[in-house]
Amino acid sequence: MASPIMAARTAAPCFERWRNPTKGTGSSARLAVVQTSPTEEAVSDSCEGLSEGTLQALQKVEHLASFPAGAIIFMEGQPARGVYLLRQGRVKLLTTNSDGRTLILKMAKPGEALGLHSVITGTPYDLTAEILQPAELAFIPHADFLKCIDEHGDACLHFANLLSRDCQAVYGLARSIGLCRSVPERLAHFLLDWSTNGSAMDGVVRVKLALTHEEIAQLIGASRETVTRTLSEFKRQQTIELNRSTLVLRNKAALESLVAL
Amino acid sequence: MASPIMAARTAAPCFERWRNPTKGTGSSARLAVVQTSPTEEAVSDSCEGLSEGTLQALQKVEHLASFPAGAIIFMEGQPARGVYLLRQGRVKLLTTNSDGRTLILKMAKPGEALGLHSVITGTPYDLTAEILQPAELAFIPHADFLKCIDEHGDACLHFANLLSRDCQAVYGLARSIGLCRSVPERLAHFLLDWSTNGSAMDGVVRVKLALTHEEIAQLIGASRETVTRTLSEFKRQQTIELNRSTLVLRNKAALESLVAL
DNA sequence: AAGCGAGAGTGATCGAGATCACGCAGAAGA
DNA sequence: TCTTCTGCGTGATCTCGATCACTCTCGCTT
Repeated sequence: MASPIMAARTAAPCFERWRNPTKGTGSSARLAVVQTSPTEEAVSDSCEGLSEGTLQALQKVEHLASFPAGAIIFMEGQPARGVYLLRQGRVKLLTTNSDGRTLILKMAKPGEALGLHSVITGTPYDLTAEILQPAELAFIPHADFLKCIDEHGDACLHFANLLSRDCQAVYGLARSIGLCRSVPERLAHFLLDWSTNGSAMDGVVRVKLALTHEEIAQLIGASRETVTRTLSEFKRQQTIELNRSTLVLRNKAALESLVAL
Repeated sequence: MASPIMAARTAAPCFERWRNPTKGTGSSARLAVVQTSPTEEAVSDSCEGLSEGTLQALQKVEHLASFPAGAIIFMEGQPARGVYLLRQGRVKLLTTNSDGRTLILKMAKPGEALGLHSVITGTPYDLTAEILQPAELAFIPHADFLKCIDEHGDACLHFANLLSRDCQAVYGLARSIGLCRSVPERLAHFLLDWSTNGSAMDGVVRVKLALTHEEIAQLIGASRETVTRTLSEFKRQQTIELNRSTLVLRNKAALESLVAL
């Protein structure tokens, strides 16, 4: 089952945070592993273009599981026990430092592989994966995974693609937190980036933003209060609208003009 | 030869910077491509563990070239024409925003592949590669590279490894610029990180630091002046010594205590 | 209905660090 | 030998955003 091993860097305060995850349903959440039989459909879902043989090889070694929101899939510092293929739901990839500050590095979507680079390099996970929206994951143990990509060239290529996209995403993140000096700039950049998942209608983009201000703050490296204030300012300027968890970009151009990337 | 295409994001001031690279030897520098015959030794150098067949396939499609310091290998926004394998020297991977600010994302060492993820995803280069120390590179054109990793499983695996290490490095960078709030903290982290290439003797690490304060500033996301001031402060506290380009970490523990990663 | 807790909104304060504006030294070239 | 240029050292300001300390408003549970 889930390994309880924790790296030295995982200091007490952080651990407390993890024991009581933001929206967690208690400790049982993290252990909720529902075994279901792998279905053909689920696999082809996120592994388009793989050969029959490869798909079957993957199916043989994978374990499907469902997790509720708040569950922790793996934690920074644990030995990389395997790769998790995200089939359904949303997963938050984050890192914390010893005084409890959190940086969210990525919001993973279905089709992505979690822990991939750690498994390939054979080093401990360097991120923590927390379920944001109830998710379905296929777990492939370390050894089986390496054997599989060694034997199946198309699988290797597929994962090289995923890795490449990962790289691009992180470079983008580094650029945005390293080059956008002001919070309004980073926030504008984030909103524009997030809204690419939304629906545009004559210049006005509408998209679901099911995140707390706290989470947005951790995504752009700012404090919760400044996020609140800056969002208010954007609303005041009619640049955005924000009811419940629906975000409307009224004036996309205004946001873009803020970003000097 | 080098494609002159530039993305819209490449605004005038940035371009001016590129036309006059820091330590460049003028515009001719960027065009200095010296064709030499590929040697067996050079290849095995950075591609340990590849099969004979794969090595030969690589040799057939690669073009060796030498570049002087200051030369630009490729620029952010250009279509990804191929992968550059770094054989000798040092390369600076950076990104700039429209008001001229620069962030250095990585200092590449021999054995690394430049432009790898862009070629695999088939998107334009998202970084600029500038020679820091005179370098020798093997260029593999886009199509040849993809064909090669498609046909040779071990090559694919090898590059997946490089990609994974890239990922790790960038996650590390994002963590350090996103989680280390103060400049002293980031600078300490940088010095510790950099010193892993140095020689340690009873607690005192000695390493070459052939970088200007400006470059260090761009590596940790700070201004040149604050880097100067913070380095002075470290010297004053006897934490480090810095003569010419030789860095001596007198008190590694002091630096480590500053970093809350 | 009452209590609770999480998230959001706001004000006041204060310090780190960006920015500007210099002087200075050593290397490179004329 | 005399400029020039690039990189380093420093002082004076001033702004942005972190932090602290609240209140208020929803949903939920009980």
